[in-house]
Amino acid sequence: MPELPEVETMRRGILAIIGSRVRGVAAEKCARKPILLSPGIGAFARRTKDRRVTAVDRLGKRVVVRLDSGDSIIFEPRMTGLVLVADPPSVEHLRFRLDLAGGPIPSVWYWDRRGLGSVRLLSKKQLAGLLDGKLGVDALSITAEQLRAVLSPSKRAIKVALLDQRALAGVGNLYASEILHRAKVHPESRCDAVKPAQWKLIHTHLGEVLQEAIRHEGSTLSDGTYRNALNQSGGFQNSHRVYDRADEPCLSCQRGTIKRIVQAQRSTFYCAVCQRRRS
DNA sequence: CATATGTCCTGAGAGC
DNA sequence: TGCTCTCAGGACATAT
Repeated sequence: MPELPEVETMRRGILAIIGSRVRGVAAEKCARKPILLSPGIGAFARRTKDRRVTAVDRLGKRVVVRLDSGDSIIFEPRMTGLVLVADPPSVEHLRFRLDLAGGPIPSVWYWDRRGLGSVRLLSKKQLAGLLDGKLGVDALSITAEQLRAVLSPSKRAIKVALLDQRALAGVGNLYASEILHRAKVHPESRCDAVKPAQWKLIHTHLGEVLQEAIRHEGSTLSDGTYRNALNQSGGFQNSHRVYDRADEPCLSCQRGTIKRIVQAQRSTFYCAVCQRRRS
């Protein structure tokens, strides 16, 4: 479930492809059902051939490889996608390969066990259209004022609203629980009832949790799916205080027990002692 | 418009 | 042991 820290780690893992030239692309045929590859591999190959990589960016939970043609290759991992430069976890779920020349990295692979992700080649205009109004301010650069302005009018629960990529880009299910726990805010608090001091805390811990998770190269959960570009585990799972810790003692207050509830069909974890409902 | 729900997908784990 | 069932949650389509 790559979220901002995992996708940022993928981006950093392939930064060295900047300056390389595209030698070719290949759609791996191992999967039963192909992922979304757009356009088809023929047009994809023609439009990328011999193009130079000018930048590797992250837009929310997507990795964007920019080419000197103006086109960009968008990797969208969704649940189980990985961007790799070496040693895929298995050849079975390799979906796409980008071959390069003129740099230290000969190939970038896209691997995706469940295949809900996609690899797309988009023009500048298509990319702008894809993101226009659909992607909020990035969670790493949003200010406290922006965060409050964009979320506080909502009637939704704060945990659910944090996942809305149109409001705030990058936060997913795991980090939303961790951020609210550290901010001591109950996940079912309505946004329009969250106090100014609580918004400030949410903003502070939003930045701290994501930065710390990036330093640890993301979270590899018990299913082991997430890996960095070198097929190594992340380390932030060892710093989780609530996620996937239902019925275990709270590490923050030593008194509460971690609860699991379901909000918008997704698991939420919190400590009812630390995160008392105030609204 | 804002918010809620259903859908896709595979493999791990539970339960019998 | 081996089967069936449930669940995990990214983003988007559709419904309310």
